[in-house]
Amino acid sequence: MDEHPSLAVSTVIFALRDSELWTPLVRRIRQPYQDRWALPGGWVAPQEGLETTAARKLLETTQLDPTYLEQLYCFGDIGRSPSGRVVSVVYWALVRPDQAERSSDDDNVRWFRADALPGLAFDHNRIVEYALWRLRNKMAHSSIAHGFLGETFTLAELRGVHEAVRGATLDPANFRRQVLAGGSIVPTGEHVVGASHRPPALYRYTDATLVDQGPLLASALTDRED
Amino acid sequence: MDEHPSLAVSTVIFALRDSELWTPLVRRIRQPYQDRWALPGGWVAPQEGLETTAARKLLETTQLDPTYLEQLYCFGDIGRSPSGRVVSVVYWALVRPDQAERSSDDDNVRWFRADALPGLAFDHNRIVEYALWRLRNKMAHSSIAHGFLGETFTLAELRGVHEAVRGATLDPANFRRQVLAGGSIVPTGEHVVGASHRPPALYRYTDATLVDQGPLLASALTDRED
DNA sequence: TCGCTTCGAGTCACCCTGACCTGAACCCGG
DNA sequence: CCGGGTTCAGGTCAGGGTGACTCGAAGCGA
Repeated sequence: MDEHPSLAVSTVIFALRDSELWTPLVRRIRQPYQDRWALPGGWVAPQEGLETTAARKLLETTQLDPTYLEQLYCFGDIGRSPSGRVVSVVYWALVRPDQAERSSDDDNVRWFRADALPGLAFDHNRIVEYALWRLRNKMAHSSIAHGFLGETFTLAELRGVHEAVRGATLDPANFRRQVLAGGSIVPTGEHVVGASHRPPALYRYTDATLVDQGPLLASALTDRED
Repeated sequence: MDEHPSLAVSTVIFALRDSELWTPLVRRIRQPYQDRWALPGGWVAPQEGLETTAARKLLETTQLDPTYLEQLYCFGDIGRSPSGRVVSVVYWALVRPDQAERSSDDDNVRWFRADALPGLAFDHNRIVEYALWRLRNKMAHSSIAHGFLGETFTLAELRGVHEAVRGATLDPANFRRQVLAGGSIVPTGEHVVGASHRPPALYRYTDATLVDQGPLLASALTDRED
């Protein structure tokens, strides 16, 4: 058996804040790219699954426990790292606003707007761009928006997620009609109390299935794709 | 730096024969799973890109040079291989019927119907199943059908590809209307000669872009998947 | 020439979509 | 207490795409 490339795992994290997409990055404390911002990640342990590694590294470095975690792509071009051949299995994750609060925004972890990142280490700028494209793609015909929301939510909140990701405003009435016709959402019967104006109804997702898909469940779902 | 898992590359190949999907498999000549059928592949060389490795191994073991090659998924569960931790970057490919002819169907390489495979080595059954799901998915809103066809083709041939992959018949008239409205196809002006019945017109794809995508081009395309 | 088969084009009802409108419910200020 | 402002909820309406279907055109073979 030949000598094998180094195998790493990284994760692109998205969270919604002020109707915009934000992503946390960690400061590199070693060469190469010392002091540059990079995706959280690390080496794959011999007796640990890839997704498990991604989740563990995420928790260790950013204190985040995402509600959605899926493999994005495996990057293995030669020359990705100046220190030798590295193959990175990259995951992407969604976290809710309340979960994002836990992540300390200190000197080693900082949140950036996903569409205005600084120059990152390695090929991480390209990776985040691809993750953004995949997020927008999947949002179009799937129900990943769930990953950004809590257990219950109003239609305005759900619409806000779609608007933030798509970068465009949506007609509230038409959005309501479509999402209700889809059937993946159901009203809880309760309403928001205390806020101004007419109190909106609360909704809940029917298919609680989120977090980790992979090829196991993929064929069983009626999702599309991408 | 810790000890790293072994890194392999495998490829699921699809070809159209007699209106059905077929896939070539290779016989394993070593342990583990000796003499069992498996996906073609091999170890990643230190100075070779992942996709390049997939294409090279494909050519070496099956004499196939696919018109379409894309990364499918990275499988890295512990326990995939009884001989130790192996992480496999799996690609999937499409070949045209004339290309598939070159692949020798001998004792070490054999073609199987994609929906009726024997018990394969490792977790390769699951991998092929996922590749099939992805193919059907991508066929729905993309123009990958090109990978199965030659430079020019009739609408009946194109429809045959969709019918074979989707496993259902399509209305010829409606299929024509939709695919022509899509604009990804254009008539060459020529017609088939010599065959029975009314001679059908020949068409050609407008966007010649096929073979290898990856995150580089993905964000530039208006594709969805995936 | 007639019959058969496939190709190419057209029709029609239906559903989904986007744009728009109206009333309901609530808070707040006067 | 009352009316303005704002958001929620539901409905209308025209336009475009889809599926099911029909019909003539074009070629081959008996």
